[in-house]
Amino acid sequence: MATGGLDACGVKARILAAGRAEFARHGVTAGSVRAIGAEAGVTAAMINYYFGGKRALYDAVVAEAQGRLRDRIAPALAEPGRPGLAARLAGAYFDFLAEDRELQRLLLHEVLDGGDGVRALASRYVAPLRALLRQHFGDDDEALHLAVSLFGAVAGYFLYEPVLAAFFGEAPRSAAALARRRSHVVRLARALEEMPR
Amino acid sequence: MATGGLDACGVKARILAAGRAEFARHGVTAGSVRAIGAEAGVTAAMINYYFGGKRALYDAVVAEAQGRLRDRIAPALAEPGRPGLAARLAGAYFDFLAEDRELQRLLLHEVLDGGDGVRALASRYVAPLRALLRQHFGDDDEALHLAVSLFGAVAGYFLYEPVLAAFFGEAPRSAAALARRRSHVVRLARALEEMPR
DNA sequence: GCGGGATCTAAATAAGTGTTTAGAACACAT
DNA sequence: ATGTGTTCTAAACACTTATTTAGATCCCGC
Repeated sequence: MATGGLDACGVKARILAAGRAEFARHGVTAGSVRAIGAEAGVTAAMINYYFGGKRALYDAVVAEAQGRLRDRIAPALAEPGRPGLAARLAGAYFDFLAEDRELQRLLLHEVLDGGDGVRALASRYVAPLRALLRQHFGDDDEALHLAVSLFGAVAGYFLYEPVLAAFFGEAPRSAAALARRRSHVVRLARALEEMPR
Repeated sequence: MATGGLDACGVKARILAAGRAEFARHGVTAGSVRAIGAEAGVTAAMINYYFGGKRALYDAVVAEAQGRLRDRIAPALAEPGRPGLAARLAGAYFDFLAEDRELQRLLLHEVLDGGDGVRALASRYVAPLRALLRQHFGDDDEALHLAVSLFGAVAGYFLYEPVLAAFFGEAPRSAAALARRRSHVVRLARALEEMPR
């Protein structure tokens, strides 16, 4: 019967949101357009009507996710200043991962599926990040390795979340646990920045 | 026509290997039993005949993977001794991830799918690891966080592999690159072990 | 040589996939 | 009031999925 084109503007956004949720849960291949439609309150045909296919919707979802990541990391990259750069970067990345669980899973699925969404994201950030590192830490490979270690340490908490749930008595996602972890990675970043090479 | 029950003993192992490869590539849900059968050189019906279904085969694959991980980590855990413990653990974990790409992807898929295979693995290692940490580094949470950071730093190199390919001129999986990374994480482990708290 | 049992395949089943098609229901302009 | 165009659904399409069934093919003991 259709409610009439009135809420037409909202439907596309709802599909996008539902798609992000579904793809974050199951990845592109295992994600179902019928499930997306159901969550958005429309038929599966609509994702075709608005986006032109499952893959196209997925690309839109990934593009939007990349934009969000960019908006979150950009400030930490823009504001330079050698002392505390690593800590600021680690803090921003941590906040990003802590806040948006969906995006986190989405990117992990992208990595596993070997999609070029990750490669695109990488090639966009490699140049400025490399320049930053070179400018502040010198040209050696050790700076790169340290950066990888730091980012890995930040992501590790969320990557090993199910394992950590057994470790800590508290839930790893609780506000208190997150605050403690954030404090740790920031301190770690400071220590690594001053680490003798 | 069947080659006759002669290589019957080999078929089950071949299915298991093909299943491990397929599930590592695409995960449980997206993995296809037909593809597994094709890779093993038999019909899809055989995975049912030998294992009782797709899920059961997957469980067998995960169980075998867990066993391999256990065999790899156990020596580093067994040989105690405070100085160098962290470095030994980091080295063992690095070698494990560097060697078996398939297992790495399999476990990542397990984490994303929220399977209880990871939880089972975790609950098996939480107790001994926690005891080790408590024994050598004290009872504070900081030791736990440091361990998480270290393991994250080790895994990060492989997790961000597609990104790193753009960073380094060299392929991250090359023998030279791996050796350099291993040296870095071991040095990092030593530094973290001596880090003031 | 002849059952018996194990091993394997091809076909059938039922459910689910993404996408296409035909058409209904509504808003709006003329 | 009669088109016109947008928005949406229900049904159909072609395809893949995991699993089941029936039967063929072989080896081994008798």
